[in-house]
Amino acid sequence: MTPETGIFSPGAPIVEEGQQPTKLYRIVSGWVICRNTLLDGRTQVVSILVPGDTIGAKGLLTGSASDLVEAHQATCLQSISHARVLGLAAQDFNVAMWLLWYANQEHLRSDKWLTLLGQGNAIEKIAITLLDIYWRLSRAGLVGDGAVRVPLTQSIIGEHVGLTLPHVCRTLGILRERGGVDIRYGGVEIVDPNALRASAADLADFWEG
Amino acid sequence: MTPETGIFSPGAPIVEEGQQPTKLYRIVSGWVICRNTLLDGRTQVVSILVPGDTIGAKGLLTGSASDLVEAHQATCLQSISHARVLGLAAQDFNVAMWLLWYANQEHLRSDKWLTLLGQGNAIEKIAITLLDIYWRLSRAGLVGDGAVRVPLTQSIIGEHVGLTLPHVCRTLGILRERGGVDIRYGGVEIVDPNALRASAADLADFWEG
DNA sequence: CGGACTCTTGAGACTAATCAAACGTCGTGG
DNA sequence: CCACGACGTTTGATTAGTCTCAAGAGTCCG
Repeated sequence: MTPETGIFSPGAPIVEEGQQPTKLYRIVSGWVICRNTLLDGRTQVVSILVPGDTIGAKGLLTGSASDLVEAHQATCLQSISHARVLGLAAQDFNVAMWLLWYANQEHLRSDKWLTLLGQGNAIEKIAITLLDIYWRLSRAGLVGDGAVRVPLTQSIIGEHVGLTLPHVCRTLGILRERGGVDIRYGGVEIVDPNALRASAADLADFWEG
Repeated sequence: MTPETGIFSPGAPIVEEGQQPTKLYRIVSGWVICRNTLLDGRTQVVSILVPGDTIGAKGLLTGSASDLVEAHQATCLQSISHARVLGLAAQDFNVAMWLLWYANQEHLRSDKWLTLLGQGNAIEKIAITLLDIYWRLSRAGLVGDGAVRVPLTQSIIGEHVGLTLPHVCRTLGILRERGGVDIRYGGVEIVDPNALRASAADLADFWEG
């Protein structure tokens, strides 16, 4: 594999929009954010990546990156060049199948998000966003006993689910009253996933089912 | 390739939700709709497929279908079993790479839809939905000189973009006033793509860029 | 002709956006 | 140690956009 390792500071771009991507990354530690931006400034956060996730699989064959990928905190990444990945895939069918499997998983995820953005109200959108992150951190073994810190500003959460910052604030206030979260400067703490789940039961069922 | 051919009547299920899918399909003629449904009845139309599109690539390796796929009109499909596709991919690296490329394209599409649903208003959502279909029909060589018939009910359009049926109706009314579309029983006719584009310029730029 | 489905329209309620200001928190430099 | 500035959160008042509920009219098919 001979992967290389690199550190990115908060706010540092990992892949620029429209640029020719040449590497595949795996997050060792830190948080990474993928955005699409419109000419008039509207911004959609397409995905929020946590340790263990892969960056740039989408651009492996398409030749140009569609979104801007940024380190959101100090982030440690392993990288492998596209050429090497494709070489490995050509030699070993299992590698090719892993790539295909991963692409399918990503696609499944996108469809779930479509359903959330299309059908959910503000409370559901934010509750599921936090639950989704909680579940992924959990699978990565990063959830301990206490509250789980999610270092995302309300502005970023809003860009992820298509809500304005003040409305995110008010909605988080409701989720706090219900015991699901605590709100901190620069982030949110998930106190009780069950309380979040209760605020978005039907979508949570769909998410897991 | 030895594909088989089959005809599906309007409303006939092609793949059932949660079922084990065994085949990959290619649409020869007709329209196909993929939906996700929540327990409380809310429904998201995840994608609308036209001739030339592939069905079921997402379930090739994941083992279970995540959405309900239905013929929306009389539809003619070619099918190949998953086993055969994977067999071909194992023999010919190009086949494996085509599958991967296609999965990446689908993923890119999903991300565009995310941006549309997260950032667009009703007019933009519907204008882009119609433009997207127009562009895809165009690429498939199915656009002639006159108006382009899109046989989707307003209800389906609403489920695709997360708007209620009455609001879709009113919004289509605005697009009609602007000369973009004509409204027919059971469908819409795209009269002037440029008028639609003008109603959603920033998102259209993003869509094509 | 009847029935099922689709489109249209209206009034009122509600959700979320907008605009704006104040307040907290943190890092920095005097 | 304090003062400052940048950034993030909170709150309020108002407006815009969309939903809801409901009824009526159009279209197609048997």
